[in-house]
Order: sequence, then structure tokens, then C-alpha cells
Amino acid sequence: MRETTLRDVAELAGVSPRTVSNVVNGYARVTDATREKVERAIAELGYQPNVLARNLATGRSGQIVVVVPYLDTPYFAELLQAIIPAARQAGYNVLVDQTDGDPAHEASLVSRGARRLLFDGMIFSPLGLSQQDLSVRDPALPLVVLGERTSDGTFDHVGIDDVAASSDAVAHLIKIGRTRIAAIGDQPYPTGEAAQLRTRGFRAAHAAAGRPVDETLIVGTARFNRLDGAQAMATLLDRADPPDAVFCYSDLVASGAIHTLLQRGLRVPEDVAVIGYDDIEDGRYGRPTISTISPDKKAIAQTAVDRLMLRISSSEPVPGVELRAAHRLIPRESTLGR
Amino acid sequence: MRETTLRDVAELAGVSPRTVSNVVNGYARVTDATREKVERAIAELGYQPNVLARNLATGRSGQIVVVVPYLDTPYFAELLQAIIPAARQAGYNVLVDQTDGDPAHEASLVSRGARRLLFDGMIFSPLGLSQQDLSVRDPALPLVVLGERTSDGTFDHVGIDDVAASSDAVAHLIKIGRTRIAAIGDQPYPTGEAAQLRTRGFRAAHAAAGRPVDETLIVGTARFNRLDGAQAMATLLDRADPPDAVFCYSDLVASGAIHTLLQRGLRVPEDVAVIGYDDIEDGRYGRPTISTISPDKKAIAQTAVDRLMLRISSSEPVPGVELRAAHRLIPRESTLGR
DNA sequence: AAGTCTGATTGCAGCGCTGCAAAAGACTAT
DNA sequence: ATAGTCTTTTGCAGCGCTGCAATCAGACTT
Repeated sequence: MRETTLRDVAELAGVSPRTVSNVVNGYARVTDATREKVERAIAELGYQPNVLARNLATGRSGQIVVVVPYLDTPYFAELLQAIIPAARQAGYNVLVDQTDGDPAHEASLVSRGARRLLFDGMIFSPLGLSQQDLSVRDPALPLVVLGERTSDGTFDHVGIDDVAASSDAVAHLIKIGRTRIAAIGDQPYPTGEAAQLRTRGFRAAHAAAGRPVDETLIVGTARFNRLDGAQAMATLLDRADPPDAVFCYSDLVASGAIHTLLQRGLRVPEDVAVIGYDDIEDGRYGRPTISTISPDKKAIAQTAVDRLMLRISSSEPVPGVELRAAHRLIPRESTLGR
Repeated sequence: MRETTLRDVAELAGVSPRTVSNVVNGYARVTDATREKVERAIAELGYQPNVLARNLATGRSGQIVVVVPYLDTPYFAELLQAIIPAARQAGYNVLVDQTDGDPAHEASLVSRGARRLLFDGMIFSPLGLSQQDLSVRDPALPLVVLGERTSDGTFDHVGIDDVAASSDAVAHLIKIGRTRIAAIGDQPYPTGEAAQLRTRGFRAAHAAAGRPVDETLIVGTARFNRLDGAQAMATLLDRADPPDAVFCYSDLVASGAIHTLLQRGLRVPEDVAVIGYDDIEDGRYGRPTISTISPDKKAIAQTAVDRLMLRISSSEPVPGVELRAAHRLIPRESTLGR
């Protein structure tokens, strides 16, 4: 049996298909009598518009895609959790894609590809793709970038002030009296912008306190996972003069670092204080609970969606802007103790 | 400027549009010469098929939707992480939806709705929806259900053997010498099937060991989150005769329970051993690391996708089957100590 | 050499909807 | 009554592709 179509409804209601379409789409100029007639017919037939046909006719899919490197990274999962309702609110479905940080995969997504028409816009959290790569994208794709890229003026960027946030974190460690503060997570290469901003904040806090930076206490990691944190911490502890505090570039890194510390019989924060970044839920339940920088994820999600909607609906090119969401420092046991 | 279409390519290559379509879709009966001509034209024009038009013509969207209650629950995030590549492998994009366990939302998704045509099939992890509700779904929707529902014969169900797995977990606690074993997470109402199966396993293990079950040690929770575990554990510890081991119905519950135990100065596992369920990544890094039941998530994802593809491509109704993925017990510090 | 068969290519029609602009209808002002 | 204005409804055409069945060309049979 065929699905009921616009035409069927039109026939039953005794109007033209176009009028039915007008009713369905809430077009204003329809008399109440007509509207009611049509609505009754719709109800009677259980008519549902065919989204596929509408998509073809309008050239829009009513979907946006959110691209993150890893879905099982709590930070991204939590962010996605915030983006989906915001997008649905705006009448859009959300496709999800994960890139594993693969630059080729990321590049193929932002360039003009086969899947292009499937979504009207993209919220993108790049990892493997450098600023450079990002600029070779399809200029027709409405794009909002999350995280720590800076906009080149053709897309929007939403994030928190990483330098300030990192500086806050390190200032907190200084304030509780730590003197040898390490940083775990630096990535001094093109795709490591996020990390570099945090390193900048690390330096800024030292400068503000009139302290020199011990460069050897800045440890790089390939990623921001627990394992990276655990290994980096081990390296730091193997030194003759280990740190008494660590600023970790993600909560997962912090979690890994704490794991190593406890395993070696050290106390957190008494022997080594630890602060993370992201405020993922785990951090509130571990032992010790993890002090962290909490970005306002709801605000990031809402801002990104709003901005993307604007881009999608605007016919002229929209100049790219930098949008900052709030962040705050949340001290917990890993710096303050119980 | 218009996008290039099939027709443009056909003109340039000097063949009919239909032939171009045949080449694009890898239809076998095309001579090499023709194919080459067409492919050259495609390359020259940078032609990309219009997915929207194809969707309308074929009546398929090339998308499946994965519906989970919560995206930021690590178990679902990890599962999704496995499903996405499997689906892409099969040529499908993945839409993601979260229901917050809201029965109305869940019901609207499985019933014939406006969004129906957007996806060719659904992988669904129900929470608020009872077995009963599930059966009123749109019978035309290819559906694979994850978790702990039993199939009514019109859809497939993929999961692990919850009763056996739970029994394994409890048997492990018995084997390490515990005598007063509690269970956290029971949900003795229609939508709590998952929980009930685990409770069954809990009893089965006791029975197998010839032990009586202390019913008062079975504690219910509304959900399977950390907070639920933390609160339930507190209740158990407030008793005159607290347990010396706990079987938690999820790793998050276990994490919450451990949090409470440590906060009260008890040792895990010396005073109270804890075992969880799901094998989420967190459990491998906390302190102590959490013993758990590990479902084979990759297998679950692959099986679900395979089965869904079968349903989508089959013209006749496919009888629903119960599919079991493997699980194994992973003992860690929370039962064995360091 | 005509007839048959196989495989390659093509034309038609239509998926179900919406954009556009014109037609029809209702209402106002002179 | 008539022209002019505004509102509501309609018809046409087409979005770009694929299903289907017909056509065509060449090879093979007898």
C-alpha cells in the first residue's frame, strides 16, 4: 500500500495540493475554514509529509552534523549531550561523526564531498587538522568550529579563553603554596594549538606571580587520555626533583596522573596537587575528586547552534567571529584535600 | 552557479544520463570504454551525486539512527563508538538520538512519525519503554533492540546473557570468601527488565553455592548512575549488619558505591569488595580499579548492524531473533586488592 | 543470410514536494 | 457600478536521480 501523499489529502479536502502544503508549513495566508478542512483530512488519512521529497525540493536536509574526534571521550559526549537538544529545538536533527583525529577523515568532511548535501551545516571539533588545512574547506559549508582554533574570518569559532582559564588553574596552584609546578599535555606542533594555549596560560600565571618557569617541567603528550597522563606523571616522578603540583590539560590526563601518584604511594594533594581541565563527570566522583577548569558546556552548545542556524539561514556570507563562553575554576580535593 | 548534475556529465561524455548513473552505481554491464569516458567526465567536472535526489528516487536515506537514553553515559558512548564505524562500513550514516529515558519520546521514535523516512532502520536501546509499549511500534521499521528486552518476534534483540553474567559476578564474590553479598540496582517494575535479570543472576549464584539470599541486601535504584550507587551504599552501611561485598548493576553504580565506602574510611576490597558491570574505561583507572563484567561491545555493535542491514535489505518480513554476544569477568583491585 | 541470443545502452516517467508567479476571489473607494 | 487593492488559492514546472522496460548492436547459430 502506498503512503498517503499531499495529493491524497488535497483530494479529500477538496483543495489544491499547494494549499495543503501551505497548511502543513504554517503559511500564514490561509483562511481558518480552509485550514481546518485540510487539517481534518490530514488527521483522517494520517498523513505525514515525506521528508525526502521535501529535502529535494528545498535543497535542504534539516540535519546538521557534529564532528568530534572521539565519542567516548567524556568531554565530547557531554558536549554532544548539550548540542542535540539545542539543535532539535531549532528544528534540526543531529548526525554524529567521529574522526579519530584522522586528518584525512577530517579534511574529507569539511571539503566538498559526497555526503555534503546530507547536512546543512557542521559543528566541528578538529583535532588532526591544522589551521592551515581548515582553510581549504568548502566555503559554502556553514561551519562552526569548537575548541581552540582561531577563525580565519570565514567560519565561527566558539570556545573558552584557554589562556585565561589555564592561567587561573596555575594561579590556584600557586595560591595554595606550590612552588614546583609541572604541566602535562603540551603539543608544540601545528595541530597542537589547544595545548599551546594552555602552555601559554601556564607561563602567564608564572609571570604574573613573578616566578620563573622551569621548562623541563613542561611535559608533552600525544593525546589527552588517561594513559598519557599516567605515563607523563611517571616520567616526572622519576626525576631527581619531582614537582609538588601538576596542571593537566584535561581531566582524563589528571585522572591518569593521579592514578600513577597513588600507585607510587604518594598522597594527593599533600605530596602533589593536581588540577585538570574540562570538568567531566568522572572528576566529581573519583578519589580524590579532581579540581578543574569548568567550561560552560551548555553555553558553548547553544552558542554554536545559534550561530550555525544564522549561517544556514543567511543568504549572504556571514563574517566569522570569535565567541567566548564562560569558564570557572572548581577547586576540589585534588588541590584542597578533604 | 548550479551544481553539476548527472546530465552535465552525460553531455560531456556523450552518453545518456542513465549510463552515467550506471557507472556511478557500479552497475556491472558497462563496457570499459564507456566507463572510462564517463569517469573522465566526472573527474573533469568534479561531479558529486546529489544524495537528496537519490534518496527520493530510491525511497531510502542511507542513514540509520541509534537511539540511546543518555549519550554521556560511558557505556552508551563506548557502544556508539563501536556502532558508527560498523555502520559506515556498511555504507550507512549514523544519526544519534537521546531520549533521556522518556517513554513518550521513545514511543514517538518507534512509531510512525514525521522523521520516519530520515532513516532506514533503528538500533534502539530502550529505557523508559516497557516490552508492552515496544510492541505497538511501526511494524515497517527495521528495528534492532539492544539491552535487556526480549524480542516479541518482530524485531531482533542483541545483548549478553545477563543472568549468566550476573551470576558469574556474584560467584566471583563468593569465591573470594564473601558471605554477606548485597546487590545494588534492582528495579522491580515493568521497565526494569535489565535490572531484574541481574537480580535473577544474583539469586542463581547464591542457589548454585547453596547459600540463602538475604532479601534485605537487594537495594533498588531509580537509575544506574554514580549518585544512585553512592546513596544505596550509604543505606547499606547504615545497617547494623552491613555487607562485605556488593554486586553493582553498572560500573557507574560501583564507582558511586566505592566513593561512599572510601569516604567512610572503609577499605575496598578488604572491608567491602565491589564488582560492577559494563567495563567502562573509567573502571580501569579509578582507585581501586573496578572488577567488572565486560560485554563484548564490538561484537554487540557489529551484530546489531549486520542484523539491521539484513532487515533493511530484505523484502519479506524477517523473523526476530535473540542474539547473544560474549561477556567475561574481569577481576580487578576492587575485589582482588592490589 | 536470416534468425536468435546476449549484453550494453537508452528513454520515459515519476519519486512527493515546494518556488514562483499568476489567477481568482473578496473587499474598498469613488 | 467600476476600477483598484489586497488576500487567498492555484497551476506549472522542476529539484536530480533511479526503476523499468524497451531498444539497439553485435555475436553466434543454423
